Amino acid sequence: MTDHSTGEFVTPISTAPKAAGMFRQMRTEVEAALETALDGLDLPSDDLGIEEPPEDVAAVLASSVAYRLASDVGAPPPAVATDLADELDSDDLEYVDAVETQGPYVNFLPSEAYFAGTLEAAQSEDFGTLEDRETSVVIEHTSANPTGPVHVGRARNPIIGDALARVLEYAGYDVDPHYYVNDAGRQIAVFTWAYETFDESDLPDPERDSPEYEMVRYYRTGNDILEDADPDRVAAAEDEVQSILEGLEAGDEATYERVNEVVDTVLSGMSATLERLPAEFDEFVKETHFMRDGSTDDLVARLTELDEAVYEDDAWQLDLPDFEKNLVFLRSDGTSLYTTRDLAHHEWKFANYDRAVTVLGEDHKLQAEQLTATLDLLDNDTSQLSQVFYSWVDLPEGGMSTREGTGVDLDDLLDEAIDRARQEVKDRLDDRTRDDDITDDDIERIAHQVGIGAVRYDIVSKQPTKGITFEWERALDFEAQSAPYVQYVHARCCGILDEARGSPATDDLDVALLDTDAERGLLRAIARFPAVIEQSADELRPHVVATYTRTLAERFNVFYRECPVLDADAETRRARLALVDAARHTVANALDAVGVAAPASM
RNA sequence: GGGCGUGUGGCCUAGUGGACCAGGGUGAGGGGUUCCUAACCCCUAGAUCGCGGGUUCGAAUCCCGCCGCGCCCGCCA
Repeated sequence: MTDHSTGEFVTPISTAPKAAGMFRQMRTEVEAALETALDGLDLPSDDLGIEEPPEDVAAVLASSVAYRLASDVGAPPPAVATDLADELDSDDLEYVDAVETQGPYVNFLPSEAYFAGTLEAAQSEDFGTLEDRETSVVIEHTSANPTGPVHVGRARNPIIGDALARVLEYAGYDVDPHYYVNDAGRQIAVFTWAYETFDESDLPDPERDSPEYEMVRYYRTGNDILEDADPDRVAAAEDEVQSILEGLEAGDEATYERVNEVVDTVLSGMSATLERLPAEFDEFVKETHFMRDGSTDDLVARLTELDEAVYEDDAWQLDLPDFEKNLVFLRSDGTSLYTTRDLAHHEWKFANYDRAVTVLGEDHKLQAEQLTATLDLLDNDTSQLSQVFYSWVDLPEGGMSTREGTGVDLDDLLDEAIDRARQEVKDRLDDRTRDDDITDDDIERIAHQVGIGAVRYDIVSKQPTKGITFEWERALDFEAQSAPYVQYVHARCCGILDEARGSPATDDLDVALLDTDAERGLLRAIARFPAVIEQSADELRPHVVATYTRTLAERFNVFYRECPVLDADAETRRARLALVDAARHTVANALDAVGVAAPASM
């Protein structure tokens, strides 16, 4: 669902089953009870002031509504809170044990049913998966021009995009990740010309034995020529580039085949790199598709009919009301532009999906706003479209560029991450207290999970709008707030459960056995997980899940220190094993939601 | 010049109106393993939340102005 005033996803009133979380159920219950109580006192109930109290408060939920009501009622906030608490009857509430006041706050304390329900729900492998929203979402991300190796400067896009796709999937959406391939722009025409013009023997050796590294040599050489060569040579090259662009526009099959060979070759190498993250796509949608099927022509025809359409300097443009610059949609030579084709692309998305989400670099912001405004003029429901922007990863010395060959290749970063993780595993082998067998295969597996996980986590855990300056040491720090910290918790859970194989079943438990602060704290963290998924999906902010994994891991580590599992008496042991299993599912799924592997051992 | 974004201890970061005069991490100093993996845990020191006004019972959070940094303002993508 979408709030049409903000364009943001909003959640329908919950009718959630237990698997979707006690926290959400309790919140729904508290909201309803508060509303009834306020109505009963003849007070406005439009703002319930529900919030999560700080850590040292026993309540799971609280309301600060008494502050706002104080002037209406003519009494100080604590007195209003007391009246409200008297009006609320916790006997009617399943997940609320008691309603208490603390100064101006009305606090809702969790019941045994809350903890029992959490323990039971998190036994399920799919804990955190929300109810099906029966809504299809196309998430477009990465969409980097197929001109060369994927570098770290654009690595934020596949990592955020893939995490977002995963979070939306958990949140009950039917998600298709797409990569939109620019195979019709000027850069690709230049590339095609360069590929057909230069002889491989004149090019430097490729940095890697992979198609995109081999191909980018042509692209870079071509751009060098266009910048520096003598005017006659440049003019001849420009003629060829122009004829390729016009051939594509005219739907010429031979031109399309020539371009396609370059595009598909480079793309195959790029997608192999992206799969390492992993970031995978249901579809690679090509720009030329929307030229070949006539939809771009159709769109141009409709654009020229708009009141905002103007024909200036031999080019068709749109005088958009809220923008300083006109949007040119047809060049004076009759060819279309990126945005023109992207408009057709978006109408295609609208026709095939309920929602569209695009992950874009901040440099595309103006273009994206003009795109939305234009789609609106063409009578599309643009509330279906959400855009998530991120800022570039720069090097200390500046930005990264494929054309100029400046920057760190993502392949190199991942290789280095794996190498360092492997070294770390080996270094730790000697002082291992656990007497399990670590094979060479295990070392390799752990090195990959930890190395790549650390890179992903470092990026996904930060707000996308904040700038990042890439530094090797920081990106590959396994000690800091990082993937390994959370992954280690998963490995610990697996270690305990592994030792306990063959123990009595963990169903039909009395949650009262788990009554220490450490156990309750862990259960409370677990209970929130589905609500975290929901919030992350509603706000399209995967980093909130990453932040959550850290809190969850901290709670587990407290439990791990305070509460022996295997050596506890039989009933406590059984209950704690259930809790460890619940924690394992929660950590595993939370990591999965941001695309970080959960190692069974480390 | 205009628009958008961003500014939180030395460094990185959470929190974007309410119990937080700010929570983590890292770096610095100290401590913990006969016990389920120490990639862990605990303690100490370190912050006028860029600066100045304003709104509010209440501001890191909202508004206005200023400053630094990033991005954009192409018949490129």
